[in-house]
Amino acid sequence: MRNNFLGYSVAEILKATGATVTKANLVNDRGIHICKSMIAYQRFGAGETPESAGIKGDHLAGKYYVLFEKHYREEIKQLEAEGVATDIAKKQASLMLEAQQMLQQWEAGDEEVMALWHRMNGWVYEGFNETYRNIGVDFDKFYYESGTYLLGKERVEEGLQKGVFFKKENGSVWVDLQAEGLDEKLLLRADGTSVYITQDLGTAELKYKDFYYDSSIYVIADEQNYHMQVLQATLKKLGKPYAAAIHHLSYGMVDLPSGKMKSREGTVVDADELVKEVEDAAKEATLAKGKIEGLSEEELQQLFHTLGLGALKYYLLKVDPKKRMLFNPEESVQLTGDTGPFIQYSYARISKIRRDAEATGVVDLTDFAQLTELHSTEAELIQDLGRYAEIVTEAARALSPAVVAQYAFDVAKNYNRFYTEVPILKEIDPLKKAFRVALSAKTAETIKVSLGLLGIDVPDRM
RNA sequence: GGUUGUAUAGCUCAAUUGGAUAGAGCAUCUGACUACGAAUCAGAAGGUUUAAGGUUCGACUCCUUAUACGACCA
Repeated sequence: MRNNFLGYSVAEILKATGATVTKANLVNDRGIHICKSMIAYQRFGAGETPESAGIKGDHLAGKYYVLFEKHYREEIKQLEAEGVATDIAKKQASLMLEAQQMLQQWEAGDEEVMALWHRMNGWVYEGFNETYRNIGVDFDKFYYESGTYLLGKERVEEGLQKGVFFKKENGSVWVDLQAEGLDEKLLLRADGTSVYITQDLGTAELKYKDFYYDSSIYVIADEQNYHMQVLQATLKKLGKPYAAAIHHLSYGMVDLPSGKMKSREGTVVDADELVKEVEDAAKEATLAKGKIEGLSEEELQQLFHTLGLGALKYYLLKVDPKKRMLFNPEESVQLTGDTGPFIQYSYARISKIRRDAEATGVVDLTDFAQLTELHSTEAELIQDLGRYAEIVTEAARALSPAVVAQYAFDVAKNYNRFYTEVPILKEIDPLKKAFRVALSAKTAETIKVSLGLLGIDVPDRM
């Protein structure tokens, strides 16, 4: 989720600076991990489907992945008990052998394997799409590893011909990046199957041919820092013009208070469940406040969704991307303090003022030259609002939504102070009153746009 | 072993890129609602910026070394 939110937000920020942005999603739809899930499904699945099991397709595939790892570990333990050394047991376990065999069958286009692959991938995509819709993230273009790894193999071939790659006795292909301060890197296995980076070479080329970008930003966790350096250096060796245009927006992994999340062991926080939890927290708080009479059931659901997602997105985006962050489930559900709903609250508050202002016929002025004195909170707020353009520029330069998040919080905070210290609709002087209403409106607009850059919606009431 | 990231208040994070008294939120304590919306506001308390050196008129920020935690490569 940090990945999705970051990518979405950075795209919005760059668009705000006038850039043309295409959001691409690279789908990891092939490889040993997929085969593991498929093997486990063949063995233990008993024909289960998302419909029959009543769970989302991506969760179902994930379940079998975890199941594979579980049985795999058991098998290793068993072999060890029989006196087989650990590293040999890992290689000899029947599950692993089957998975590797399946990968080869897959690359050979085996019909049965392909059928199962299509079927299970279909479930996964459906599940992903549902989640993307739910969290308000979208993409302009999808790339699939299965569609790019062959192109990657061609690039490897090209590198061999150009003499920038080399072949070892066993037939595996490598690139020597020691001059770049990196190591030798495997590009193609001895058996001819591709490795992770192979498809990246293909994907990079495909992306470039599709869009001829000036800059291609990869939003990937920092555990791939080395991998990205290798990719860029390898493309440079191939003399690709787009090698220099690649940027890695590297972000720190998200830890749980209980430690690192591991998909293998199933110790992950599920995105769908998490969204539900924050929505529930928002619901409880909203109902307790009792400010939302007259909203339909549907509008209420929408509101809880807006607030819940606001809390979650803000929580994940307010931290500098490059920092490893701690995900505290209790804090992520918080609605007070330095949170999304705090800022949304300021917006809703202003919305009420604007409704009342309209109802009571406050004049809508734009010329305040006659206004001679400003309250200190007004001056501060105005100054803050004026920083918007500068903030967007800075956020785009640093590729950091955290800059925008911090700014939105500052604006909301300054507005709240202004609000408590200065009368707005209670002001008697019509000029001052009109000015303060206009200032409020401008603040609301700034909040809306700023949060919009983070992918967060604002409610008129909450 | 090599490369690399991080270290700031009890906790989670800021600090306009080397500038004035290091700021917020949470938690703790005190105060403000017969209301322009208290999901708020005002205030108190909380700091040898991991450690030791160095550069500089000036260092959280740059350099060196060490320590801790993490990631990756072998």
